[in-house]
Amino acid sequence: MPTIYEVSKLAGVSLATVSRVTNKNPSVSDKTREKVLKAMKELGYHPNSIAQSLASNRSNSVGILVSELQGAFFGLMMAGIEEELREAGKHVIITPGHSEEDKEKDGIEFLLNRNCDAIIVHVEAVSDEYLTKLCQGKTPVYIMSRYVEGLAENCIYLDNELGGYLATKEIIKQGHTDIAYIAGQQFKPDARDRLLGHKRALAEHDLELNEKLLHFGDFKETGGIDGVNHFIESKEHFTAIVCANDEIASGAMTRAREHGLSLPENLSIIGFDNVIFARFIYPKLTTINNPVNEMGKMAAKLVLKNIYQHDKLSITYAFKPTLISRDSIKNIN
Amino acid sequence: MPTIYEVSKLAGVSLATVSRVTNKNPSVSDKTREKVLKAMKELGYHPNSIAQSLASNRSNSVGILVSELQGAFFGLMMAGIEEELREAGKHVIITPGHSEEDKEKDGIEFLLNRNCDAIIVHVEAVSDEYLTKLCQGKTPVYIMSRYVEGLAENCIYLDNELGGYLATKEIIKQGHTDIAYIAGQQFKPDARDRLLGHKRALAEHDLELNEKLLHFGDFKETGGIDGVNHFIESKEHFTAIVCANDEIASGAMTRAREHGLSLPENLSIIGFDNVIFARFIYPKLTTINNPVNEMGKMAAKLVLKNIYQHDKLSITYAFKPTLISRDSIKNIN
DNA sequence: TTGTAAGCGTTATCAA
DNA sequence: TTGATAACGCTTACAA
Repeated sequence: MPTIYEVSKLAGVSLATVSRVTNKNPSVSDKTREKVLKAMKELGYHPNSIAQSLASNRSNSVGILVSELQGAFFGLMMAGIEEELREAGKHVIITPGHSEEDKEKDGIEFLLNRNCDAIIVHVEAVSDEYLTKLCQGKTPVYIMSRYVEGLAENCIYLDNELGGYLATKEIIKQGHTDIAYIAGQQFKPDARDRLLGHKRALAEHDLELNEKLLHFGDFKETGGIDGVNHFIESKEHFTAIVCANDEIASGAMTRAREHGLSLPENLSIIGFDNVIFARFIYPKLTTINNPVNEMGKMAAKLVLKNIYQHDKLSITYAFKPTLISRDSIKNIN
Repeated sequence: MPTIYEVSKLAGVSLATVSRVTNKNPSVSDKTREKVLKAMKELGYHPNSIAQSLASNRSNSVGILVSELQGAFFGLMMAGIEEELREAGKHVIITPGHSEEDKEKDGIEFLLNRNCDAIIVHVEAVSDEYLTKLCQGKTPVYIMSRYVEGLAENCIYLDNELGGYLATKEIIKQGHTDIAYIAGQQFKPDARDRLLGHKRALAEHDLELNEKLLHFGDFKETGGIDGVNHFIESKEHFTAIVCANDEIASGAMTRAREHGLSLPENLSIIGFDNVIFARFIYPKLTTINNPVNEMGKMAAKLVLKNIYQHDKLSITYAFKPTLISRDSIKNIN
């Protein structure tokens, strides 16, 4: 591998000048730049990114922590972040937190020790206090899909409460009154907020929340399966299930059918997130759109703007969910 | 951030000794090690990974190129690789290739310039010759889910031909003879091999391949949708579709139902890969298991063994697919 | 516009 | 078992 030194020798200029052309410093004459570029090409020179990092105190890498590498939801998020950053020549270091406090902290520690210029985290188990302290450290931290009081400028988030509200409101609009709800684990902020929205919609229509038709699971298919089991055992009557995300909805559908219910005739279901498979399951899932891919891109823009001086990027911090109507709700009015 | 220099001063030893402690070099007396460790703790010292990389010519990072960050299949693969590597203190830099030759090459270039100690690639568009040349470069390259002649030691792969064979054989066993096939794009090695296996099973049972019931799409849901459209327009009779992967199967199901077919009564479908959602779609998808998560872990082990001297790791290069029977095939014997 | 030279925080060679 | 010291390949004042 040729070094900057060899380039400088071949081009007949100093190291500094070569460095200037690598870094697109304008104060290099066209003629000199030509010479240098030619020498670089001739030698097949590529700057050593590690040496650059050490000298400039910039690693050009941003750390990403997501709960899982294999989720439909996280896939969209990672893709959004990576795409935007890569275009700017930055690379991402990705690691999962598995929604457990220790693992999330480990993951963050791991990224911090990797000298990332910034980190973008989607954390669920860790407390607001921890995040607040973390943000005071020397590495800038940006928070995905969660709003933390006092860190507004570091958060890219969705109005989950509104999403929960929209979902239940739609179910009610279609004539349902006996409504079950499968929530995510309540230590997760999104799960809490979505449930809050559900309650608001219920209250707005003078509907009571039936505790027996409320199940707390995780954000996976198994959560939906457990939820349906639970509701059926309870012997309560219900015609619809509002699910805290699409995976839960998918699991709920599977289990409901195993119980002999046909969908959506006997049971209406609504999801949340609008991940890719939502439109391919049967019946096609009515759900709440979560623009997580855009949010990922926005988070990336935020770091480009704040950390890498890409000025004139305009940032949207708060995103709104919207209803996506498909075929999984039966109108029983 | 305290540096090695401050630690050495506080501990009253030389830089070299501190470095030895960091690197678990055995030739340090217990007493000295104690002193150094204590000083480190006192200062909250963490070695600067970039400086380590520059001095040691090791970045402790491995690059990963997958087609998409958001696929169910790639999610499992990334998770497998990352988990194993992280445990060993290495980090992964992930970037997508989007199944396009230029983008795959760009991605690889990008990772190479990042001074990865090795790269693990899942490439589909790039040629065997390119890969062969790439493997001669100074950065070791490992290839996922593809067998390249002459690079056996660098490949972790599945017997896709066998998988294709097993799928079609199962369909035949259940009494079907009018069998459609939705293939992946044929520039992709897996797609080619799976189709080959299909043909072998057909031939073994003296069944003709009906060209009108063969569709080439991509590995996404849209491929399945297009395939079903195509078959229905052809007016050919068919009772089963063998799909080159689960996404295709999912799309095919969706479209078949829109055409009024009920599943699996009117149409049997089998997938390939056994991604997570396969067991949650309706009817539950019979498919071929692709142990991609294990393969990811194995690829990681391979780099640990070859690059980071984790000896006594034993490597399996070739994996076998197996049939996963669920509910999407009707027995019409 | 260009060059000189001092870092950046480690590792690794050699000698003691 | 320990210590000096020269790399590693680049950036960046500062000077010219």
